[in-house]
Amino acid sequence: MHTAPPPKKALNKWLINYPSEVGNYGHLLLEQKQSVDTEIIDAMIQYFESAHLDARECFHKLARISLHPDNDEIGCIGQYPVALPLKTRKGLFGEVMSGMFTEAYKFIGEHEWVIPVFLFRNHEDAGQYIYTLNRDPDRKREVLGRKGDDFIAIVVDQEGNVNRFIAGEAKWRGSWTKSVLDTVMLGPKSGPEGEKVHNNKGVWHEVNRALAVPLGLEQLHTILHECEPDKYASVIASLDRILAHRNPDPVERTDLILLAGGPAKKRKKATSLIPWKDVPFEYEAGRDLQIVEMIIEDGDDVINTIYGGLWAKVAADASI
DNA sequence: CGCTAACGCAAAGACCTCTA
DNA sequence: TAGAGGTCTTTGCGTTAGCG
Repeated sequence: MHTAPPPKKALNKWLINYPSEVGNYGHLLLEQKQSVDTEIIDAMIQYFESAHLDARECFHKLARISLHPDNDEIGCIGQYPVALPLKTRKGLFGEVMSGMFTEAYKFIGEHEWVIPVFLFRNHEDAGQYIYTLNRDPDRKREVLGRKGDDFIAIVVDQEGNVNRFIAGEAKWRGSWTKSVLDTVMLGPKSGPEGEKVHNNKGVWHEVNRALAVPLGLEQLHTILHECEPDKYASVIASLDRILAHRNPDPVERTDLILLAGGPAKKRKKATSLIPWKDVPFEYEAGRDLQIVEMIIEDGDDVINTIYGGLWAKVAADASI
């Protein structure tokens, strides 16, 4: 289960925030104030360990890796998520940051978002990769990204009913130029030479046609049922009613889009990629929409430093 | 009928070219 | 000439068609 509070102090030191709100559209621009230092990294690591803990236990169990951190047998080679390639880490990074921002900042509607657990254990390909790597250290390969909804948080009312959830789509790019943005949001260009157009297979399309009740809620239900049936009894019961085929309980959906990565070379401070003064015209779903843009320098280093540091302390302490 | 080569698709970085 | 835009390349999976 995910238990660490969002590292608000470290976020505040690291990032400056420009929030805005129009109707049911919220926009939050986060920009680097300073490069990361050990204080910020340490705080991030604590949160990331909490976010990945459930999946780590799952995958290590699957691969029969000893849970003792001082195990330096072959089993230690493929630890989750340290052993994953950079591209995969970027995907995970976006999801964890989605969760962290959801918990740390005011989003559209000012709801109290709860993240009982991150759904990384459903990242089947990562599980397979860790399993294989532990039996054959040469089997390094790419890991497929996660399909579908990236991350889920819920709102729980006084009676313990789930009445709203937020589903996030996170994208990482090294340099957010206009053409990169268009390709991500509207899809890659295709068509005959000279008259190529965006093919509408981008994030807007995905968000517009997203399910009212996504698979992530089912996955969340499954994990809670398995790991914390008592603590989350009312939430589990509520999710059951929401997921029912016949006469399901209603639930509201908030869409979250996180664009994270490096700035374009000519970017001016405090400028956003997506307009914030009005709901973007490409958004057709009509639900609550929250967009977060996170613009940082040296993103690759930050990601590698965080992921390189996960559970490193535990291992170091154990070997003393 | 099952295997395999070939093609298609996707993500993301590298690389090339055009322009203010 | 730096930077943006666009295309190419790389890596790997999925699907399909052809062949023994």
